[in-house]
Amino acid sequence: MSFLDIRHYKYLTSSIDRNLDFSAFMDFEHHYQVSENKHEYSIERSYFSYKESLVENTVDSSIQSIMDMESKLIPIFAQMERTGVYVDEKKLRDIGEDIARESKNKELEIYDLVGERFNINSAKQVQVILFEKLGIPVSKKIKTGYTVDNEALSLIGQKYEIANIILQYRTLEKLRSTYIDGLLRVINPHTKRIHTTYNQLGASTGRLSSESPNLQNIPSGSGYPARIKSCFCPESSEFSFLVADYSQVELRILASLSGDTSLIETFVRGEDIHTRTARFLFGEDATITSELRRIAKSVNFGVIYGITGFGLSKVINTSPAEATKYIDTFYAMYPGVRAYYQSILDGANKNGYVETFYGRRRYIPGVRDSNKMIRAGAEREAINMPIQGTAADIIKLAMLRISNFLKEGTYKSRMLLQVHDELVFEVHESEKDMMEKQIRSIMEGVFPGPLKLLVDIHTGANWSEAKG
DNA sequence: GCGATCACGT
DNA sequence: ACGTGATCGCA
Repeated sequence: MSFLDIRHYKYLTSSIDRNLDFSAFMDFEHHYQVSENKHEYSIERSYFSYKESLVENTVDSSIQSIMDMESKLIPIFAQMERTGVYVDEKKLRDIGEDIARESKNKELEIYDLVGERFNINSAKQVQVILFEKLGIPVSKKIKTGYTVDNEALSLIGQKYEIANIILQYRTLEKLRSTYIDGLLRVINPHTKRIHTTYNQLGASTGRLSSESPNLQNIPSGSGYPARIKSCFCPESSEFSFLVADYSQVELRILASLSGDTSLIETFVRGEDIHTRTARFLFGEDATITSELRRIAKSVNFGVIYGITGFGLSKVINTSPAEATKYIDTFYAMYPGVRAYYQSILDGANKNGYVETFYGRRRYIPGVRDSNKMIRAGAEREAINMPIQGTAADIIKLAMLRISNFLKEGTYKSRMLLQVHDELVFEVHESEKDMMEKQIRSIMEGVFPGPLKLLVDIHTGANWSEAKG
């Protein structure tokens, strides 16, 4: 079964990637019968047969293989949406009650400290309370006054306990509103499962996005986040959850694409990449504390995003000059990366687009803009896309092969979710060990080259336990 | 209905 | 960098 959706062609070739303009393709409009009821999951509702496609032969050959892959993925995503993921509704409700109770206590504590009631969910009202009523010194200005975001409140919290309580309240309310109430609302009453919608055209890099609900931003970590994730589980005790995730994909891709010997060596030796960068930044003999490793980790991620010293300074809470020094040191220690980035920018200037290892393109009109800010932003997009996009290509290819594998064997195990570098399955006990071997082998085998991709696999009774 | 603000993930 | 979503407060 294979499909071609005209929007994919537009997605892969247009420089206006977010504003899909159908006007050039009006002839094809009658092929669309978009259903209002997404739970019908009728594949035909928005796709038309590949063979009927009139654009089949007009697809630019350079993106043909990506177009092919995306077409073959359509029924796979549709299948995953239709399958959905079971959620323990009662357990989720109970956690919600715990959170609500704790949130209510924080709320009263805040009123008590301030001496008046107000809407803590209103950033505007929090501004008034903190900066006008309590006279706390302000930091960064925004359109409506002074920001009271996480960064600002953390800083204020060093002197004024009220800010810490507000932060705790916010965290609890976020969990309650988005991840308890939000998820309870979308449990399908017939299937008792949550059926997300994957948007194959959602991200300009080639990544998927997930909506109604977004299952790609379920909180991770200990405490309430772990309890919430533990509600995602198999419907029957004959099954386990299996989570397979690519280890450090983007940095490994950067190593492969850039050919930087130092970066490659680090991975080949099996060293911890963040600790390695930390020694580069703070000296070979320095004791790498968790704090120094945390900074190095942010630098490593920052480089993938093409981040500026200014941007990094906010993430690691230091001066822009200091942050710029870290970035410069990174490039000095991994010189192949700098050269690789330059070649990407040269390509973007010459061609107007950048591309992934597999030939997926993103058009970057901003690199030729006369405005310096726009140009700088465009250069960050240009640098990030081949890395993030190659990672997206890799997991999509793996999903295709895994899907084919699952189909051939008439197994009971099913692929449920994709979270950018992670795949979640429910596997039957009788197939568990074999699935682990096969899934790892397929995922690690997708990307060629001397630097192997590594996949971590964990199994457990639910999504939290299987996270390892 | 919609922009602004905030916060969650990779 | 790339996303989605909840809430507020105004239109």
